[in-house]
Amino acid sequence: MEDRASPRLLDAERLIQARLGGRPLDFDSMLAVSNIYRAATAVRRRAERGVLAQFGLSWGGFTTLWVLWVWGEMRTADLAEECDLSKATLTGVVKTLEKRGFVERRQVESDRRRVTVALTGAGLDTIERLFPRFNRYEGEMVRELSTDEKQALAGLLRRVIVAAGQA
Amino acid sequence: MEDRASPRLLDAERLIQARLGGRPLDFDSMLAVSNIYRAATAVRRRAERGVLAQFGLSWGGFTTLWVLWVWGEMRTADLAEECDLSKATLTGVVKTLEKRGFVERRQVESDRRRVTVALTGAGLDTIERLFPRFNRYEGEMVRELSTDEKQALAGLLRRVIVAAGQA
DNA sequence: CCGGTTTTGTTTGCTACCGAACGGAGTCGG
DNA sequence: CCGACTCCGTTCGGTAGCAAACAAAACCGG
Repeated sequence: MEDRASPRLLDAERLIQARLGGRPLDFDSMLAVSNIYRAATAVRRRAERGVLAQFGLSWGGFTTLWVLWVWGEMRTADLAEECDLSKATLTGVVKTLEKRGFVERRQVESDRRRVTVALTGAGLDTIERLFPRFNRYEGEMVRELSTDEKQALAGLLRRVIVAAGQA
Repeated sequence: MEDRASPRLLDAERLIQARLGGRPLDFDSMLAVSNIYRAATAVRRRAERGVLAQFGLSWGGFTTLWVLWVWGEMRTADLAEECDLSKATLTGVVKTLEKRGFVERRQVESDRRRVTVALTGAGLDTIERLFPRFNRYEGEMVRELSTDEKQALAGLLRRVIVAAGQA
């Protein structure tokens, strides 16, 4: 609505149409997808600059800490899945978190291929102090939306996640 | 709605509440924000694997090419702004695009600090062939949503972008 | 047992991304 | 003019992120 009213975007739409030379353009889908990406970037940057940086954490590092806090000690593969990261990336994130003293690796006795990751005391302390502040930030970032709108947004996004996930 | 019905998430909510020991939790905001991030990741991965990889482009590289296509030759700073990237990042992206032969840098005569970036013939050819396919992918990723829902989603996200942007 | 297969996490090689620091180029007051 | 300041893009140092290749461990059929 508001987007369509913006002269800037109408300009863009007309320009793109011109470039496409009459071929069809799904503008609504384009706008939805690009706003998803922009919003994620904005939200991530805001959180990293506003809260996470003070604790020496990236978004991925925070997510990992949070998952371990909620679910407890986990195997690497499950942790990667839950954090929505490849296992290769998770290896790196855990390495950084280890360096900072927030988590520790533990070799599994019964199956020596496996490794679990768990919060250290410092990690637990950090996430307990950090999460309430992070959650307040989340609230601020969606402060313009009513409760219903937040839930509607989450629901719409959930359907996109499912659709896009079926690659 | 649907999210709240999921036993997994209710579990998580209860667990978090327990960890918080009675301190308040803004669950709706949390869910909205985390779904924004998850959706963006899903959408980006799908596009990179499904279309962009074949052209040797990342999401950022594609965005840059697209902006140059729509708006034409641009100064580095404006391009970074339009692509929603730091100027440091843009330098790297442009370097990669140059290596692939998609864009070229041009020194500005009137102010020798400045540099503009423009599509090459190969870059133009690539984006013209690529964009329609990318746009079809965008459509697929939001295929579960009606036109109204896509516009509603874009509008809700726009308000989040604005709110989160005011750091 | 044993050889092939599968599972698991790490390593490798690459790109992306950021903030901060930098150095060359313009600008402006005096 | 010229020194101080500002502006512009790059560089530097770091983390994040992926796919593919890998090594070690477990498993399994014979």
